[in-house]
Amino acid sequence: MPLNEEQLQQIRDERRDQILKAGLKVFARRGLVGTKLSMIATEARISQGLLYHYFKSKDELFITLIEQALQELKNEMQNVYKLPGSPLEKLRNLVQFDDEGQLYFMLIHQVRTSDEVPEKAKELIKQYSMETYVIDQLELLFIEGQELGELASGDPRKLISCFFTVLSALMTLNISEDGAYQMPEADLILRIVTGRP
Amino acid sequence: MPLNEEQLQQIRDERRDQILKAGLKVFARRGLVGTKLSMIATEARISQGLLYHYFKSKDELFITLIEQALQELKNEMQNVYKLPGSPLEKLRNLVQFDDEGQLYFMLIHQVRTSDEVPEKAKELIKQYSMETYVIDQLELLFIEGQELGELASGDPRKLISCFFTVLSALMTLNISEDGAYQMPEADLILRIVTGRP
Amino acid sequence: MPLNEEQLQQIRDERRDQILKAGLKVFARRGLVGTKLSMIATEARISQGLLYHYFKSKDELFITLIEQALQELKNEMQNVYKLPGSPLEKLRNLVQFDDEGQLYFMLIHQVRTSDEVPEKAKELIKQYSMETYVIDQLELLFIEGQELGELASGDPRKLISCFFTVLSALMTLNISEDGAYQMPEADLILRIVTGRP
Amino acid sequence: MPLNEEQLQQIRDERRDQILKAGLKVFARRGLVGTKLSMIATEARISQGLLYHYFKSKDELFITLIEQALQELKNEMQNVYKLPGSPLEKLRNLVQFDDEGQLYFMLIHQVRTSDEVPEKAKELIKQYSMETYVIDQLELLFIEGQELGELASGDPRKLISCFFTVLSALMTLNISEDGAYQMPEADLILRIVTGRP
DNA sequence: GATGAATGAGTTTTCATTCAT
DNA sequence: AATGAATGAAAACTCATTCAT
Repeated sequence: MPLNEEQLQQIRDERRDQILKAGLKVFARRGLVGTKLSMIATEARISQGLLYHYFKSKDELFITLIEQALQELKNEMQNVYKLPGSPLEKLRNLVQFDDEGQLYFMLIHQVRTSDEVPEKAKELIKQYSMETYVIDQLELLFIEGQELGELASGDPRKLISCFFTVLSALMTLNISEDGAYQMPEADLILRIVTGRP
Repeated sequence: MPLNEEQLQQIRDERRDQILKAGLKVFARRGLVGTKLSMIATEARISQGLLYHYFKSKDELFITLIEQALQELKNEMQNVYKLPGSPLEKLRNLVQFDDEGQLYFMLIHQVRTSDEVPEKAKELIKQYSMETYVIDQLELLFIEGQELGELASGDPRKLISCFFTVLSALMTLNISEDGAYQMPEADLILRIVTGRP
Repeated sequence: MPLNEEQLQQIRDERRDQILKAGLKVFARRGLVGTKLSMIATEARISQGLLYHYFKSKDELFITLIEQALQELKNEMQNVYKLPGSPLEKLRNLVQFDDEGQLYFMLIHQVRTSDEVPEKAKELIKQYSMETYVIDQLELLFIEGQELGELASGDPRKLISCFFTVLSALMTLNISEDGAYQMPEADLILRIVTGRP
Repeated sequence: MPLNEEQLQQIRDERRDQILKAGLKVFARRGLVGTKLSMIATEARISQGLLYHYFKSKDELFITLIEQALQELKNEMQNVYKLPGSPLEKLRNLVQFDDEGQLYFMLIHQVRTSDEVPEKAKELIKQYSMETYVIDQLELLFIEGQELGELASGDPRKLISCFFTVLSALMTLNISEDGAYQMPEADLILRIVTGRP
C-alpha cells in the first residue's frame, strides 16, 4: 500500500531535518571545504545520493544552515528582554548558550573567517549586521543596567560590541576535550561589562 | 660559474622563509583543507613545483608551521617576566600581540578545531600543554599581582586558564574588516583578571 | 528503487575483476611506473575516478595483483602432481603456461627487477621463496624422473632451480610480435632437464 | 690558467663516458620511465644540469645507449669465430657474458618490452634484426658443429634462434641477490643445442 | 664547463555531483 | 524516495628541462 501524500510529506520533513542537523554538526566543526558530503551523509545515516533530493548542492545546504543560524541568533536576541530578572541576570542567561546555539555560532564564524564560502553566505552575514541584530537590541538593556549600577559605565554601544565579540570568540573555540582551554564561568565573562569581581 | 655554498644556502633560507611566511598567512586564515597550494605559491611568488623542493608535502609544510607556532608561544611566555613594569603592566603587553603572533594563534586554533589535520600536528599540540607552557609560566606573576592587589583574588591557576582562553579566542577571531566584531581594548580584557573597571 | 545487496555485490565483483584483469595486462607489460592509471582505466573501460572506489591507490592495486600472482603460482605448482602421465609429461605441461599465467610471471618479474615497487610487494615476493613453493614441490617429481631415466642425473634441487630459472626467463620475455625472439618448443626446453635431444 | 682545447676535450670525453656508464647501469635495471635523471646524475656523480651539456634529453641519452648496445652485440657476434676451440667451445664463450654485456642485453630488453621508449629506439632495434646480426653470423658455426656431432641435429637457423632466445632471457633476468633464481651453468644451457647431458 | 634552484606539463588522487536501478 | 556506482573537474604531487650564476 503506497503512502499517502501526508505521510510522504512527513518523511520528507524528517529527512530534511536529519540532513540539516547533520550538516550543522559537521560544517560547524570542519567548515565548508573541510566537510565532505560523505561525512554529512554518514552523520545523517542516509546515502550520499539522497542529499541531492533535498538540496541542490553542498553550497545550498550550507547557505540554508546559515539562514537558520541567523534566524536563531535574531530570536535569541529578541528574547533577552522576555527573560526574567535584572539586566545583569538577563545577560547571564545569554552567556549560557545551549549546544545547538554554539554550533550556530561556529557556523557563522566559519563564514567570517573563510573565503571559500559561497558569495550568498557572505552577503547574508553582511546583511545581518551586528549593529542591527545585537547592538540595537541590547542598547536599552545596557543603559538600564548602567543606571542601576550593575554595569560599568562608558559608551554602551561599544561595551555591547566588545562583550559580544568576546562571547562570539568563546563560542567558536569549541572547547576541546583535552582540557587545553578552560571555558570561563559566566560571572568571569560578565566582569567585562560589570567591571567588578 | 656555479654559486658557492654560502650563496646557495642564503637563497635556500630566503626561499624557505618566503614559503613559511606565505603558508602561515594562508593556513592561519583558511585552514589546512581550505588552503590550496596554488594560493601559497602565489602568495610566496614562486611556482607550485618549487614548494616541493623545500617541503615534502602540504602536510609537512603545515606541521613545520605548527612547530614554529608552538616555539613562538613558548618564547612569548618565557619573555613575560623580562618585560618592564608591574605584573598587570606585563600582562597588558601580552594582550597586545603582534600580527605574526596572531597568525600563529590562529594556526594553533586550526589544529584544535579541525579533525582534518595530520596526526603529527595533533600530537605536537597535545604535547604542548597549556598547563606547562602557559599556566606554570604565569603562576608566580599572578600570585604577585594578587598580593599587590592588582589582580582579582581566587585560584590563580584557574584565573590564568580562563584569561588565556579568552585571549586565545579573541586572537582566533581574526577580526575582519567589515567591523562586525570589535576587538576590545586591552583594559577591557584585563578586567577579567583585575575585576575592576 | 535501489538495487539489492546481491545485485550490488555482483556489480562490485565484476568491476573489481575488470580492473584487476586490466591492471594485470598493463602492469605486466609496462611495469609499475610505466603504467599510467589512465591506461588501466581505458583498458578496463571505466573512468579513472572509479579505480579509487575499488583500490586505495595505484600501489594497492599493484600489490593485490602480486598477491594473486603468487597464489596462482602456488596453485600451479601444487597441481603438477595431479596432471596425468610420467614425470616428464607432467613437466611438459608446466612448460605450456596459459596467457594469464605468463602475465603473472611477468608481473613477478617486474617486482624482482625494479626498485620502484612498493616495499610491501618486495616483502611478498621475498616471503614467497622459490625454495618452498617451487623446489620443495617438484623435488619428488624430479627424483622419480631420474629413477625412471627420463631426467638427467645430478642434484635434483639444483636442476629444478636452473630449469625454473630458464622457464621464468622465457616467460618474462614476452615474446613480441616482431619475431625477434623465437619461443623454443617445449621439447627443446625440456632438454635442459633430460639432457637428450 | 685556462685549460687548453685538448684538455677540455679530454674532460668532455670523460664526462660523457661517465654519464653513459651511469645511464647504462640505471636504465638497464629500471627502464626508461623508471629512471629519473637525478638517479643517473647521482650515479655519475655530476649535477643534473650538466647532463644537458652532453645530451639534449633523457631520450637522446637512452637512444645513444641503445646504439652502443647494438654495436656491442654486433661485435660480440663477429668475434665468435675468432675465439679458439671447437664450435661448442666457441659457443660456451658466448654464454659467459661479462657484466657490461649483460647490462646491454637488459637495455635492449627494455626497449622490446616497453612501449614508452622513443620511436627512434624502436626503429633501431627493428633494424638490428636478430636474423642478420645473430642467425646469419652463427649459421656456419652451427652447421660445422652439427657435422662434428657436437650439436644436435635439426634446422640450424631455428636452433640458433631458440638458443639465443634462452640466452637473452637469462641475461635479462638480472639474477637478484636473494637467490630466488639460480643462473644455470654454461653446460646446462648448452644442453639445448647439444642435446646431451 | 658546472651547479642546483626554478618552472610547468603531466600524473595521481580526491570528491561533488549525476545516474541507472 | 532511496541507493551507491560512476563520472569528471580540480587539487596534490613528480620530474624532465631550463636558466641565472
